[in-house]
Amino acid sequence: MPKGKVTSGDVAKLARVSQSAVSRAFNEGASVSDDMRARVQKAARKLGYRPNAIARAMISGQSRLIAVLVAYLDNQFYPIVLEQLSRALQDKGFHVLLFMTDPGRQDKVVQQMMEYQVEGIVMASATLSSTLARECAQTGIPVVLLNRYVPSSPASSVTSDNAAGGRLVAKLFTDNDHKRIAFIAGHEDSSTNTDRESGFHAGLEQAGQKLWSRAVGNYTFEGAAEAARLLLSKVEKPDAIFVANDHMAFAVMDVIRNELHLRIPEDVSIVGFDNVPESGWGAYQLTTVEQPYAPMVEATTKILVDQIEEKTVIRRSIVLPTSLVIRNSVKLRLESR
Amino acid sequence: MPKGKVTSGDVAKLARVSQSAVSRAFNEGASVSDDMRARVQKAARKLGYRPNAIARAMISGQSRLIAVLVAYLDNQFYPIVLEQLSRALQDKGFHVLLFMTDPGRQDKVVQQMMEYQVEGIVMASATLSSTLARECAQTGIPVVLLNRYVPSSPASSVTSDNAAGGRLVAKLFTDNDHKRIAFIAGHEDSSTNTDRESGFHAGLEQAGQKLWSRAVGNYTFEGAAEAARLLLSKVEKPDAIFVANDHMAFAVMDVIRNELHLRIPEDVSIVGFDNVPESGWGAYQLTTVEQPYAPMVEATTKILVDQIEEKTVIRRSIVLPTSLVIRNSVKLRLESR
DNA sequence: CCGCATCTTGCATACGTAGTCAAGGCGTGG
DNA sequence: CCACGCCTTGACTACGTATGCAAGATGCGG
Repeated sequence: MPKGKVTSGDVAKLARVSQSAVSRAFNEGASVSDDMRARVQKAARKLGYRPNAIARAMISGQSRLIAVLVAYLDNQFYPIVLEQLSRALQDKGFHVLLFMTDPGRQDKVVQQMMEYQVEGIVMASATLSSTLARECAQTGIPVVLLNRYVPSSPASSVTSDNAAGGRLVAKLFTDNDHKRIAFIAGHEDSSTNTDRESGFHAGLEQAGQKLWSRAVGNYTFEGAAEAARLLLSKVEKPDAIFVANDHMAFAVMDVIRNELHLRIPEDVSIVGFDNVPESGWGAYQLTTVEQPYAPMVEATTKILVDQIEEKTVIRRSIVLPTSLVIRNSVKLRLESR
Repeated sequence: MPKGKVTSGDVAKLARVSQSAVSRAFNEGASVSDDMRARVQKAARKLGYRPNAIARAMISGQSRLIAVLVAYLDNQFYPIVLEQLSRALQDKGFHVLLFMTDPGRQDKVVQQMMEYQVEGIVMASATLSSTLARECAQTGIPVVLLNRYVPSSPASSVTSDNAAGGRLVAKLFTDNDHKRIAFIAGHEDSSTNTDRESGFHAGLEQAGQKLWSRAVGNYTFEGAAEAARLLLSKVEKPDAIFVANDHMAFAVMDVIRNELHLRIPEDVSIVGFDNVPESGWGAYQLTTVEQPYAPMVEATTKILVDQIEEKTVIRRSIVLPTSLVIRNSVKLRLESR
């Protein structure tokens, strides 16, 4: 019989104790006798009482709310991260307030987050503007950039070692006799892209090679398809393409196979980045660089929770190791495996 | 210079007005003179004041929070819905509190939602238990089951016409001379599955056919792969399979092509359900039943917002039309298109 | 010039909970 | 038997905002 709202006062009245006693009965650290607690809980159960988190947040100053800011969920990387992050935060007693933001609405979003007194912010999208990141960091509450990095901002960041990943790909290509090596970039302003690209360049250089050609896909499916058409319309086509993330790589592979009727990896080798579930699907079998999902969300929650508990926000930058996941989209030197 | 917390009282002091005036200056409907509002806003800007949504929620009893309950985000259907839903609610001034729930933690989740005084609940996962749905509905706040339907519960629901979708698929198969028609089920307790399956059965019957064989994939990738192996290991294999959703259909297609070395659609026709983005990808080209995403989230938000504003929760069941999206995973009768 | 209606403003209170303070109960040691 | 300390409990206040109420200001018609 949950009628309207039942408050701690109602419970107190029924149990013939003070409201304070009810409060204490529901808070771990408080000093209450066992039978008092039992009495209160009995009354509370009878009335269907649930403490009001809003009121608690107001008095304690702890909303236990974490804002998660995302630009889009098309790329499976983000749903996966969001799911894990949400679970991890729930386990620690926090809750996720989800904000989707277009480039147009970014100013409003920060206001709204602050109005809800969130205790931390996670910005999880490679394409979120760095001015927004700075704005968040100015709020004085802990901010973690997940899969993004803004050098000049005081926000913490958690990324995988994108540059090392790029180097791994370069080595894979050069070790296996690829000669005309191309790159399809994501969003050129994003740290993920620049790090992957610069690592890739460094790796090529180390093997005495240079980038054959390059195009930009802006981390979108259509952009990547267009970029693939561009690169492969030339008379001398690349024999290997590193695509800045898996999501774009699928579009590239589709264009290569269905429009241009070339074979992967016989005619062109493809490598992506993220190791999104679809990479393992039979039709793609995409060789890719794995982002360590679990460690990344673990690091993110740890930074947040630590800084919230210690009430001290210091910048931390966590870089986690990447590794190659070899599947069948790269032509290997010794075909006799 | 955003130092700690700045309250309406601080603004009032600086502007030399009362706290009430500050409050009124920030609320649309209130009676304030223009210069008063200007004065307040000037002071507010100077201090970097943002109204405290927590305090507002407490006094007004309106948290403007909507709980969205999801079981998993693997199936792209849910990220898409979540993104659109979140955007739609933000536009209406609401915010999404995201809850991920395992079967084990379902009881806690309802408590937590209620503690945060959410004004509405969206349950978006075919596999969420119906007892949980009932529990939510008992809270007295509006509940919408999105892509799920529980007959005995007072919760509203928004679904596509799953039965009609199933019938469309049956007709497609029978019109195109398929004779050994199979079905791979999702989660057998879910309304999406039973509706799709019963519509499919009805359609077959109408054409004078019966289901050839059947297996269960439980809406998981691995389960679907296993189901495909089961169905296709028999000497007389089906020549058409309706898979209860796209996410499973991809697994089925992979098994058919890469393990069994059969061709789609020449040897087996496949149809899915959802029209998830991946269905259109070149490597799958999956013929499928489209769920009308935008109308579904629109209906969901409308039900919620209406019931929140009118303060009256009545059950509404919205069923939206589905349609076939024909691609290349079904063998058509006239090969000359 | 006065009376009345309308608009604007400040004061005071309420929302539901946590925590501070003081008072009371009880046990223990001298 | 008394003094002292710990544990438990209740009264009270604070958190930041919205709003009813009354008082003041303004305008208008008579």
